[in-house]
Amino acid sequence: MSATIKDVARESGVNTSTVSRALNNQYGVNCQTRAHILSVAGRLNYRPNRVAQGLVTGRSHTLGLLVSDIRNPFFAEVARGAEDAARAAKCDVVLCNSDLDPEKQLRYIGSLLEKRVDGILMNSVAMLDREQQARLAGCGVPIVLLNRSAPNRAFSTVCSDNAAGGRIAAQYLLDLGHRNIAHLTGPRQHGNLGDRGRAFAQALKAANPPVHPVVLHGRFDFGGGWELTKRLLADHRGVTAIFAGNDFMACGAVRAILDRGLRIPGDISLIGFDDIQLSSVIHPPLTTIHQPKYEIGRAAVEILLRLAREDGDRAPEHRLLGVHLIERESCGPAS
Amino acid sequence: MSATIKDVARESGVNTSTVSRALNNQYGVNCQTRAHILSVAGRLNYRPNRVAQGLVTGRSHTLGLLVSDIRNPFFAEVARGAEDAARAAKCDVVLCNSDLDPEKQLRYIGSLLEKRVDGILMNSVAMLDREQQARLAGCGVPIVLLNRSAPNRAFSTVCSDNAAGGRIAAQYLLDLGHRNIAHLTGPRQHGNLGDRGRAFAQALKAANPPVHPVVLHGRFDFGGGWELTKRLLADHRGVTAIFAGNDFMACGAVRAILDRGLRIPGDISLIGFDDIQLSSVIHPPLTTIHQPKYEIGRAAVEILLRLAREDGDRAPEHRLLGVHLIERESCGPAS
DNA sequence: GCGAGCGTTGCAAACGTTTCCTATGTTACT
DNA sequence: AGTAACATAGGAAACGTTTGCAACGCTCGC
Repeated sequence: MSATIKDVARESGVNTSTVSRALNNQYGVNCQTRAHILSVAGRLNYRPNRVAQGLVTGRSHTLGLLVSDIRNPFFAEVARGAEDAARAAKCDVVLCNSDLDPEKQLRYIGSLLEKRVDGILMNSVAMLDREQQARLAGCGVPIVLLNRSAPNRAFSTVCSDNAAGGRIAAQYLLDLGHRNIAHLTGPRQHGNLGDRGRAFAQALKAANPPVHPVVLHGRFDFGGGWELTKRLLADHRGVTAIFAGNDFMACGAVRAILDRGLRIPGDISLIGFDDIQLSSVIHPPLTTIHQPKYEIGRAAVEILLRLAREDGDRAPEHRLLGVHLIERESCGPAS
Repeated sequence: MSATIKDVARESGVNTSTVSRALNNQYGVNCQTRAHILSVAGRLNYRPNRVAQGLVTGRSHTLGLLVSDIRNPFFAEVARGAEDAARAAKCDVVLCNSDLDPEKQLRYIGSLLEKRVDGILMNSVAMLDREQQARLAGCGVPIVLLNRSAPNRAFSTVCSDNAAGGRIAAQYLLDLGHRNIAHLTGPRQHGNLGDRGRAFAQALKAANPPVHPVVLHGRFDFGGGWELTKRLLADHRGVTAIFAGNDFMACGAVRAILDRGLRIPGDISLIGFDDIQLSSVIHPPLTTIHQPKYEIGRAAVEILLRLAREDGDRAPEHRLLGVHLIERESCGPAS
């Protein structure tokens, strides 16, 4: 079909090895020969076969990105950051959707390993058992965990500073004068949401006088936020501010609050976490903690490439990325 | 690092060719030998090297997905459909974000070709000139265009039935009794939005008595919808219903309408197009035309795989996917 | 004028598979 | 008993690169 390095070699009267060296800008090929080879290659419209290249070099210039679902805007943004960074290093990224299904996850990883990817970014290994994790760690390719804070010393991690975000939210609400505060979050064992909530509660407790938030656990999606808020509004009348564990829950909360005829931020202030696009478009625009999703993807790829380059000594790296407050219109002073 | 087919061969006392046949379930290997080989392969934890495999078979079992931006929820959904379908056929998909930049697009395609992908799904070739398109068409790998209706006979296409959607929207608004209708859309030359708008206007004109919508062109994002609606409400007082070319514009319209103190659907009915997640979460939940995004991705991969299989005679295939109305709460009877 | 050193190139092995062709042993038929 | 047909297995080439090593021809210094 397309021209090979042999065609170029024959056509320009030199050996394939010379062509290879010329094409890869390697030292030791005469300037004129190189020019000639390049022109012939151009004329034949030669394109190197990366598969063959990968076979001999052992590097595929491909990264695997294993997320629960690319339709989750959080991961779409991470993916974009990862793809941009990979591209800058001339790497491709192959997309995998695990739905957090352990079996699917294992199958994907197996498939990626067979393709000899240079590294894997993944969402979570939480649901893998000890033995599977150990096997994963020893599989030979570097792995970085996205948005997980070091559950395992064998993998690198990139994570937003959830605790800092929780503190920022707490301080912001306190500064606005709120004292009767609620926190909506996911199930107790959820890592990220847990960190946010703990730091939030701790910061409130450190206030003078200490504030003790009412904390409600539930599903961490739109519906969950909606349900929890309905319950909250029914059971705890005095609440003037809500911190939702993520923006989806916050959006659910908006709906529940509006449905009850209350106003935001007139009656209730609301702050979310994540800064997904939805939050800026909803009414009222949501004040929230911005998580550097794009940078998470980019940082993860950087780590991966470094690890792949060093090849031998793989010291996992852990990076914590800063978050910051996005002030929009869902928070106001306590009435 | 990991075991090769030679290791398995040596360890089980047979030739590599026999191992290959055994592993690929090919005819002509004794039942016991096969069992033995499989057990040895299992013991050595053998995993075939897909790179080497690809080199000799000429098939990489990889598809390229080239979209403008994966953060666009439309493409995220398409990507998910594509990935699921590819996975079912044991193919990987590599993700590329072109930002609709022609140069970037060309670079990506070049890179995908070097990796010898079996096919490419892409967003648009609109911005490529004739010669580039011709070269693309002759590059040897099948290409299917997403959400484009046959701009070029050389490529396959998968597209939602935009015209049908426009008609459905028109009929729905007419049935609700609206006669003073507006349409918000993108720039005049936009293919999909154009199809929607034309069919919409035509269906209105076919009513008895004919209805002539006011049509406003602008940017086709949230901000565009917002601006156009502001202008519309200022200039055309009598309008009771709006058809937005897509849901992003519709969301912008919601904001503009609410800002002006009008109610939806009390004062103005609003219908969108696409059915993105945002539409169900916004207040009021948006009535819209559902576009089968997931199926677009899936169908595109199916076509690609068929084309790749047939290898020789590549007759491009064009598929038009049905759309349907999602009735939520943003439309009501004309007052 | 001769060997050392250098710049440039060629040769061939290697990467891990698949697959065509051939060789062997076995069965079954005449 | 001889042979045709078949089932099974091995040998080796091929896929398109990279790369270590050897070889060649120069220049330069002694």
